[in-house]
Amino acid sequence: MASRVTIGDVARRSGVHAGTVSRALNERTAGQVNSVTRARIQQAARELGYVPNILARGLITDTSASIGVLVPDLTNPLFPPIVRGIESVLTPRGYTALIVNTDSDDLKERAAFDSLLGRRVDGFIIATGHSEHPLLRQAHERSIRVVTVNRGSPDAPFPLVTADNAEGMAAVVRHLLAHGHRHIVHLAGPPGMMTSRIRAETFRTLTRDLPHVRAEVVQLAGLAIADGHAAATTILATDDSPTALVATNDLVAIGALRAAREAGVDCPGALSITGFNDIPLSGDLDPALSTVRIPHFEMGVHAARLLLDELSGSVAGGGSPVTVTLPVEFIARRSSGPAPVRDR
Amino acid sequence: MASRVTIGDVARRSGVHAGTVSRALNERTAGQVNSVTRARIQQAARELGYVPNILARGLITDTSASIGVLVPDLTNPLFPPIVRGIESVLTPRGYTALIVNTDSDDLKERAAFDSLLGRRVDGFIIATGHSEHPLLRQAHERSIRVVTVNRGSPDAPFPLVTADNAEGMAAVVRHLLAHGHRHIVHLAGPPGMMTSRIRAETFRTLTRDLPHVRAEVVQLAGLAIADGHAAATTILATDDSPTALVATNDLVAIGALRAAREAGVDCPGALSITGFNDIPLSGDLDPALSTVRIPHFEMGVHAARLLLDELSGSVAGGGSPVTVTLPVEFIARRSSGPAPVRDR
DNA sequence: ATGAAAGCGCTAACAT
DNA sequence: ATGTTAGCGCTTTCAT
Repeated sequence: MASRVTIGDVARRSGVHAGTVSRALNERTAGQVNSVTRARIQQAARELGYVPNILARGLITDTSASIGVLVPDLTNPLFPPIVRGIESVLTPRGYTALIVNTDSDDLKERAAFDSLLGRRVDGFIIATGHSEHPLLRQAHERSIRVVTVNRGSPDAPFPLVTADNAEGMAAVVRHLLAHGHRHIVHLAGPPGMMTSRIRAETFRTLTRDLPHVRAEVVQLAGLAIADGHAAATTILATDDSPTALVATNDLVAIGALRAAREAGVDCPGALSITGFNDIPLSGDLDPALSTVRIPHFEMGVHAARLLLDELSGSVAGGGSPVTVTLPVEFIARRSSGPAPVRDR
Repeated sequence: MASRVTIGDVARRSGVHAGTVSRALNERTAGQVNSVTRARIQQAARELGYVPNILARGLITDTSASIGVLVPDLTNPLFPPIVRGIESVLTPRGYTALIVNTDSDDLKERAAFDSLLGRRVDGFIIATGHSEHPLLRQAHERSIRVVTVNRGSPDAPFPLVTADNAEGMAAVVRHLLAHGHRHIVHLAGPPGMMTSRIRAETFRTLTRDLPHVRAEVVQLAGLAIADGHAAATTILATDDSPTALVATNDLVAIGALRAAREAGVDCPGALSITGFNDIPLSGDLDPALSTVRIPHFEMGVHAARLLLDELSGSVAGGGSPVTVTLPVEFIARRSSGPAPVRDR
């Protein structure tokens, strides 16, 4: 199937040589050909419905005009905006994103990586949370172009795009302290996840040694609603439960919201709950969730730009890799508010 | 960048000709080469980290082992599961999905289509709601392989994968009638969207001429939360407002939920609200949303299978194209229940 | 069972 | 300004 018309067909129809057609149809070399001839060639190309074969071009230019994008799971609402951000810069430049889900599975990730290598992608954007991976080191050894999103790479010096998780958590903590909360529990994610770890560390740092403040961290096994629900249920059953729950992400917060509802605990009257990420619908829950908005789209944009910069060689290969940290914004909604009076 | 090792390198290292390496490394032709030699070649390939260049292969086999997937917007929670379903069958077969967002914009769709044609995709899966499009007819004339998801193509006889929207709507209507509702309003989507139209038509058909039942259809301009919110707000301000609102999708239902809350209308006590699609978190709203679950993942699976069948030519080209209609399931949750007693 | 050679569609260096 | 030629990495006849 597909457009069977080749550069040769266009050449024949316009009475010139294939080489001339190639020149006429390429931005960069179009100036080399007589404008009348060029017009004739373009006309012929249009009439024939000629679409250049990017694959054949890539064979000789040694590029594929494609970028491999590794995400854990497109079904997780964080990633589509990142992908769209990536596309928004790639597409206008003629690049195509090859998006693959890894399910945070090392084997799948490896398989996806190799498969994309087989398609000769010009580089990778790896948007995965796990903090370490041999894949990255190998990629670096093979001098493959990579930009990482969210995950630092202790193993390999690749550029990194990340949100200011520390500041986001700081804003949450400030918000709660300002509202009189003195007993706060952080529902933290697995330490293997870069973002979870930074959030938890920041929480600990900011609440340590504060007079009259009790701050605790509860480690969750996962980042799903059920994890937040289970942890919050346990906590709320305690005699001495906190006045605020700081969830490491929105799903965990939703679990906590549900647990509070079930336990008959009034949120935000008796208990404040905060999330992280500002996923779609977080403003439509009941109560609407206070959370930290992360510029997912822009993260994709920056990642793609960094990669394209690398590819065009316009970047100093030498020094340590760039880290772009994007600003976050605390969104105060209904789920958090003043601590109950008795507890102040 | 990328794996600079070619078939020639492997040939040299294993002391055979490139042609033999090609044969040894390809499933189909591996039998033609002596097993000892083959072992030696595989060994060399492994040592060198050889990854075959799929693009070069495609040049001669006239395939790219890739499929173009057109979706309106990955950010819409309906589509990621479809995409994952598609991937789940494509990946094991060595195909890669080239996913592009069209934003339901004709120009972008056309541009994406041409760009993917330039990459010589072997076929397309078009998962867009709009019911008509010249693109499809042209694609058919050029005998490009296409499978459509959700949208029928009056213009072009392509296979179609769809959910049983009619049955889903029927289940909603049955549910409401059984619960004593006698005044029902359907918040319908734009008629240009295939799915919206079928849902609305089914609603009309099933409620027409029922004794003692008032059923109305309100046409919305869009399918977002705001559209549902605005329409429901207006309706609830009426003297004689319905006891049930049937939304054409979950977002519209969420808007209605919000409108009810704001208007102080008890849902489900005074007003039942139903959605469609069962998007993530619809069970975590307050009240949890009654809705129709659609097998998005499976729709992707079937679409990909149909396309692959076409590509392998194992399908009779002749007759009218296949339509696969997948079953849906009504999920009764808290947002719908018995009609208020006074209204029965 | 393997080698030799042609060629997929295109670009780029070299001629003219 | 245009034609010629070689060749990207691979598969596939055709020989041997």
